[in-house]
Amino acid sequence: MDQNSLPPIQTTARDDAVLKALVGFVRAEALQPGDRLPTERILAERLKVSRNTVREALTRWEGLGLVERRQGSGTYLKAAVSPDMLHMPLTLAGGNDFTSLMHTLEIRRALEAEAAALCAERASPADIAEIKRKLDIMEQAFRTRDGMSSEEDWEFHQAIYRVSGNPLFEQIIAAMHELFHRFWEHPLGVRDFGHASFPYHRTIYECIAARDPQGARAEALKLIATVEDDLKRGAAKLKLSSQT
Amino acid sequence: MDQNSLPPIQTTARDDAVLKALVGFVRAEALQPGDRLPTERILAERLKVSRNTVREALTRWEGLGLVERRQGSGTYLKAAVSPDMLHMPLTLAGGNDFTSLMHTLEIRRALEAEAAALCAERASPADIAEIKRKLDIMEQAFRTRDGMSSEEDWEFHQAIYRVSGNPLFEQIIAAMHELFHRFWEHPLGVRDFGHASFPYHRTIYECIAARDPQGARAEALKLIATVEDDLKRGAAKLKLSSQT
DNA sequence: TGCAGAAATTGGTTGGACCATTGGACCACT
DNA sequence: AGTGGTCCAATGGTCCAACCAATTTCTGCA
Repeated sequence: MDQNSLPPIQTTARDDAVLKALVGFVRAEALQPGDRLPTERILAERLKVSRNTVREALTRWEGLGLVERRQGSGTYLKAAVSPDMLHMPLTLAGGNDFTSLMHTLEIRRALEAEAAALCAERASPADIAEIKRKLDIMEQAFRTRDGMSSEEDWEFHQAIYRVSGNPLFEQIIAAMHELFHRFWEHPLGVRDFGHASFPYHRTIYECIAARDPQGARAEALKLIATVEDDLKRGAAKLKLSSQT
Repeated sequence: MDQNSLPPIQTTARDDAVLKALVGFVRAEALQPGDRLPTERILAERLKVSRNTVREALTRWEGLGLVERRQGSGTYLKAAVSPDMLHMPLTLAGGNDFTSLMHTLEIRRALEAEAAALCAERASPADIAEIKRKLDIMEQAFRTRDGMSSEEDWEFHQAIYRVSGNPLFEQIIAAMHELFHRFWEHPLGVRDFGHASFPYHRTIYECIAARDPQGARAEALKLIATVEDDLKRGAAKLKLSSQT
């Protein structure tokens, strides 16, 4: 390890300075997600700050999901870091599960439609082939496992976001996706949740392949609409069962 | 073997327990945003944990924007807290180039349109009056200060997001707004940046007041389009000037 | 009464200590 | 060779007792 890439801290605002130095260190060492950071004791010594200060800084990063600490093992990078990162903790408070789920879907409806349209505008032949490949995998998984294809389904969508050329789509929708699935432990009693959305994956693909942005947007909206319908059905069923 | 049948066991979670207790305290005391929390020393004593542990917990909340610490003064609540809060840290890799700015606008285009449509669907008469008020303030500021009304402009939009009933709109668009404005100090040489968007604020309001979701969506799209045009003009001018 | 300075309060930092967990080294036994 | 057991150093988690720096509150003099 290059010890010169961790110079001592100078001014006030200690823990922020620690994080800034750590960003520089990660870049200098070209650390990838999964790599281990220096131990807290070493960081404290190199940066000439107390170990507690290092810990406060790492606690911040841990809260942002940038880093994972494992006692007895070390602190590991969980995501790529860069000097000009913007951290925006989304807070979804109050309300019942149904309301929160609908909120994530409203965001997805807006972004899925836009991403699909941009994808249809910008997709190269190679991009279209890649999306087709993901679609085939997903349809195959759907048939063999009788509707349980959430993983392959998600990869199909991710391919579209990537081809849209705007990395923000994937990041934000991924956040919505994760937010959605945190409520998802109890599928609201709807066994065939998501079945209705199946055919629209192919129609979205066809619109993209045909370079038809408006069509892709419309099909994406239909897809989200089916999920919203499933959700409403589940909520109605839940309300019914809770009244007994 | 079903790997999910052996989840990792939970061993220690001191600071999480502190936050849980703090949520209960805030509820029991009915603390509102702006109120002061007990001092770290008192919390440490009451909860029978070290002050360091309390600090780590508060650092987490500070990172989530739930709390603000002021040295010498105290720790203050910044947002409402509830036991069923869900946090999703969103870290966006920023860029200061033209492409990154366009990316933030693509997201805004999708979300502004959806938020305006939802707002038109759901706005109560009181909501409409509030939006009108913000519009008047903004138009007044625009005329008296000759186009410099970014602050009031932003408040007008925020009112729309709030009325949409989905807090995620405001949070995500705020992130895009900040990402955009981080590089807007020099508006790419376009002096009247944003002027063209002015009339659409009123047309959006009129569609909302008329409960016309599709109209509101269309007007919001036009508004973003003018900003995109301004950006493209600025980029072209910049490219021209850098070639001299 | 008004206000400057002292004193108390509070978050920020330090250094040192000990605990709990982890992971590797080593070893005995099969 | 493989399995399980024991030991040990490394590492994050917690605790303590100070002191520092910013802020607020109180006090006493003009």
